[in-house]
Amino acid sequence: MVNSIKPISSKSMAEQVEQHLREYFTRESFKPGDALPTELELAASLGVSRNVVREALSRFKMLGIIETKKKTGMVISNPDIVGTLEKVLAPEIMDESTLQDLFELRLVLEMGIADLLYIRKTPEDLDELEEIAAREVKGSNFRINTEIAFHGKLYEMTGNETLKRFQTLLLPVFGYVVKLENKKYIAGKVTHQGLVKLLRKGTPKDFKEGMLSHLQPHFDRLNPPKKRG
Amino acid sequence: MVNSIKPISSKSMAEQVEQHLREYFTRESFKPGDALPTELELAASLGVSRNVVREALSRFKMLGIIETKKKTGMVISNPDIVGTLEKVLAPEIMDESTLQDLFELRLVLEMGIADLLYIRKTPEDLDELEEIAAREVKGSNFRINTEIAFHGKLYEMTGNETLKRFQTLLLPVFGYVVKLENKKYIAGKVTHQGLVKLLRKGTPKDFKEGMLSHLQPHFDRLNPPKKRG
DNA sequence: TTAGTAGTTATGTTCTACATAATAAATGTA
DNA sequence: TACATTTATTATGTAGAACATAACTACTAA
Repeated sequence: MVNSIKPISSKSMAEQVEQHLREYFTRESFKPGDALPTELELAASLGVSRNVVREALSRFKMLGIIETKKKTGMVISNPDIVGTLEKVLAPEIMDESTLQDLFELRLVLEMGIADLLYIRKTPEDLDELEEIAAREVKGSNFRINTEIAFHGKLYEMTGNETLKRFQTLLLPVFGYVVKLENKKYIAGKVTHQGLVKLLRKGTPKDFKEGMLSHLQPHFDRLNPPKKRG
Repeated sequence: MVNSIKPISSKSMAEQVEQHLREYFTRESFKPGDALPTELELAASLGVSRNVVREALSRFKMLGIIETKKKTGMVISNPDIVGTLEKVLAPEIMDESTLQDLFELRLVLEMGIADLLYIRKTPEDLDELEEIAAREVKGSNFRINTEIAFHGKLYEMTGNETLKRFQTLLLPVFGYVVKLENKKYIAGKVTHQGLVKLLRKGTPKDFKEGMLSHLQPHFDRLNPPKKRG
């Protein structure tokens, strides 16, 4: 191969500008609230049209990394990571292996929140959780809804807002995979009410065991080691 | 209040177009590979300039939801969710509560991967992991590096590429928080070598206990229930 | 039949112009 | 002097035209 031939960046100007700006932000260690140069200044510095700069800036605006006010100009701000994630998590257009990964990721979260739960749970939380679990026994029409309510409350109890929002995002994916594989919502041996009891009177270890038992049907479906594509 | 006065969308045209397009995609149930209308057609349909449409499209291109080739036009494609996440995960500009949340999220992941590990682990994996753990005892200069290598291998062993990449993204956040709170990298009672042994000969339950013990110093630092901001 | 050429089309990029909102400066009046 | 009002000024927001460029299509000529 000829070495002097460059792979032709092929990247659009907007993409390159995005990259340059990102480097610029970290290099100058911009913090939320810091003002940016004007669009025209950026365009001049980068040697591209204002239009291209705006396309790149538009991306940062979507991520919440940049906010703008007319005349005042642009400032760096705190991005909303879960909100951003929401914009890409569209099960219909995601490839199957990623969907499967996310399905497993949710199982990992479910199994992993135990210790956090024991640190953060309050008596009021437990009462509410118990009520949710009790409700489902009566009007047991929509198993999925009660699932969502119960597990959602669990995440809420962790006091971790990001985690809570994250799991909410994963719900559609979870449902999508379950439907895709034609799985039934098979209940594990330990019910929601059982979990509440464990959470109230048992140790973290007990609860972990209970949760595993509750999710066992899902784990049973997972693929063995074989190096996956 | 006067009702006929609209709240003035205040959203930029680009943002509105982004939203419209997103709805359009799902409504028409676009799938990867499906071709989109041309920029000019979109602009005409939406009643905005091509410029605005391009700013919105640029956002989708960043997310990997849209790919383009000249002349051929634009097609829907599989977004790369971890790659997208990477673009917003900049510890320096994230607010502290989110950083704390992500710190906890990583702990949740560490505690939650046990069952997945036992499903997917292979003898070769265990050998490699043991080697990593052994290496650190000798040249124990960079504790952080060995931490990364060991735990990184654990995620790799889950066979879940998304999970693995996700945790890699969380590493800088983890390190940032540790530094921020002036924590030391205090080692838990169970060492890496201890974890390997458990993983080899113990039950999932044993391993979970071991991992908790390994991470205990971090858990000890977590805040009590108090409703956080 | 096939190699090559010209034409067509959709994206990529630039430039100009003007609208709009928010700030700063200037002005006028009590 | 103090304060209210008006008038620039400036940076972002939007529109439109123009041309470059790559890739596909169809036609032409040997």
